[in-house]
Amino acid sequence: MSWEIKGDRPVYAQLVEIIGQKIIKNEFPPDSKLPSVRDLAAMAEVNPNTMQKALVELETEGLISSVRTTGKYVTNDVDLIENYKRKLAVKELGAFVRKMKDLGFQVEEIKQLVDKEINDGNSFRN
Amino acid sequence: MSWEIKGDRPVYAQLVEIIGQKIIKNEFPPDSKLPSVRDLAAMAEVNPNTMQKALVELETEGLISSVRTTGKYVTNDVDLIENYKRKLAVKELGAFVRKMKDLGFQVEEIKQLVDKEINDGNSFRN
Amino acid sequence: MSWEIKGDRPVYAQLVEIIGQKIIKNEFPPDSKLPSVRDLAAMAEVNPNTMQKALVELETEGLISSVRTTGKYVTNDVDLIENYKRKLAVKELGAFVRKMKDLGFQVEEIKQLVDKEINDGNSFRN
Amino acid sequence: MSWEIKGDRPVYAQLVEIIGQKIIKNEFPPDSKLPSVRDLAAMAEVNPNTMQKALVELETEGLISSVRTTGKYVTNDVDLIENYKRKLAVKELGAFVRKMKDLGFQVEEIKQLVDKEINDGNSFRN
DNA sequence: GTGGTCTAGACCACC
DNA sequence: GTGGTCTAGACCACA
Repeated sequence: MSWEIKGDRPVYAQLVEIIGQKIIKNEFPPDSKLPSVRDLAAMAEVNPNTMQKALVELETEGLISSVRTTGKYVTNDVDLIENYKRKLAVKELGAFVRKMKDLGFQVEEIKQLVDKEINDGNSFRN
Repeated sequence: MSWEIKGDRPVYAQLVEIIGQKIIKNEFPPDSKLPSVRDLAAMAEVNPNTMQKALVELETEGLISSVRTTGKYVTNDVDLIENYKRKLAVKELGAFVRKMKDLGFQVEEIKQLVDKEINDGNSFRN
Repeated sequence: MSWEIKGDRPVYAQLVEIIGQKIIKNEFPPDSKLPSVRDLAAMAEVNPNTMQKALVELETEGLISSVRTTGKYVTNDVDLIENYKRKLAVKELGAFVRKMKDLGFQVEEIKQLVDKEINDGNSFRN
Repeated sequence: MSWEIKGDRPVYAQLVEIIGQKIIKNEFPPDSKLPSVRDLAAMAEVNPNTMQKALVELETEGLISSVRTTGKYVTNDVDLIENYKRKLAVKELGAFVRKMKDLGFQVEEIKQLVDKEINDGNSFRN
C-alpha cells in the first residue's frame, strides 16, 4: 500500500489516511524521523503544500510533532497510536453497521455477509 | 431515518441515498406515485433544483420513472430494487473490509468486532 | 481595531486573533453570516488562501461553521464564545504573571504596576 | 527555571531571555565570569553556534562583555541591569493590558483578574 | 537543508 | 457567487 491517490476525495485527506496507516503499521515507527516534507511530497507525487497540509492535520491529531528546522517525528507515545487505530476502527465499524441497517439488513444477515465477504472476497454468492 | 442532510457531502448525493433507502424499505413502495418534486423538496428542506437533480439520478438508475405531466413513479420491477439493495450492500461490505485490513486487522478480529458492535453498539469494550 | 497586520507574527495567526476578537465583541454577532472569504481577504488586504487558513482554524475552534456553497456563519452558541474569551484571558493572565515572577517581581509589585499601567498608560513613572 | 526550550520560538531568542533572567536574578551576578560558550551550550542542550548567537545579542544589549581569550563577563553596571529588568517589565505590562482591553475587559475587571490570578493561581473561579 | 508562510492563479462542484 | 482544493513558485529564519 503506497501513495495511491484517487480522484474522489481531497488529496490531502487521502495523504492523512495513508501516512496514518503507515504509522499504525510501523512503516513509520514511533519516535522515528519522517522524510522531509519535500521528499514525502515527491514520493506521493504531490505538491509540497498539499503534503504540508496533511502533515499539519496529523500534527493536530498528535500523531507527529514538528521540530523547527530539524524535521518531523512520529510520536513516541505508542498508546496514542494504538488509540488512533481504535478510533478509526470504531468509526468505520459504526458507519458500516449503521448503513447496513439503513439498507434494511438484520444483524444476523450482516454477520453472515461479513463472513462471506472475508472468506470469498465476494459476498452474495450463496 | 428522515431527510437528515449533513454538510460534508453533496446534498443531491445524500438525497439519492435517502430516497433510494426509502424505496428499498418500502416507504415508497413499488409502482407507487412519489410526492411532487416541490413537496419532496419541502420535506427535505432543500432547493427544488437540488431535489430534481437527485431524482434524475435515480431515474437513470431505473429506480423511478417519469410520466410526463403526471408525476414520478417508483419502478414496479421488484427484482431491480432488490438488485439495487445488493449492489449497495456489496459496495459497503467491500469498502469496510478493505479499510479494516488496511488498518492492520486480521479477518478473525474483524468478525469479532462486528459481533461486538452489533450486540453492544459499542466495540472495544471487552 | 481593524485588520492591522504587523510583520512580526504569521499573518494567518493575526487574522485568527482579529476575527476572534470581532466575534467576542459582537462586531460579528452570533449566528450571523460572515462576509465571503474573498471579501474578508480583500478587507484585510491579504491573499484569500491566507484568510481561508485563518477561518479553518476558527472553524476547528468551533467559533464559526461552514455551509458549503452558502457561506460561513458565526456559531449561535454564545456560551462557546464566552468560553473562548475566557480561555484567551486566562492564557494571557497566566503568561503575564509567570513572566513577571520570572523577572523577579513580588506579587504586590505586580499589582501596583498593573494599577499604574492602567491609570497612566505608563508604568515606572512614580 | 532552567534552560527549558520550547519549539515555538527561535531557540536563540529563548536563550537570550533565559540568560537575561539569570542575570537579573543574580544567578549570574554582576562582574562574574560566565561559563564557557561550550559549557553553556551543554547545559542548555543546544548547539554551541546557537548559544553563541544568543550571547552576541546579550553583548550588544550591554549585559555582558567579552574579554578576548579570557571569557565573557556579566556587566558590573547594576543600573544597567536594573534598567533592563524595567524595560522587559514595561514591555510585558503594556502588551498584557493592551490584549486584555482588546478582549473587551474594563480596567477594573483587569485589576480584579490579576488579583485572583495571583492569589489563586486560577482566575475565573469567583 | 529544514519547516513555515505567503502569493498568485486556477479549477471544481454546488446552489 | 460560494467554499474548497491544488499547483507552482517564492522567500524566510533557523540550524
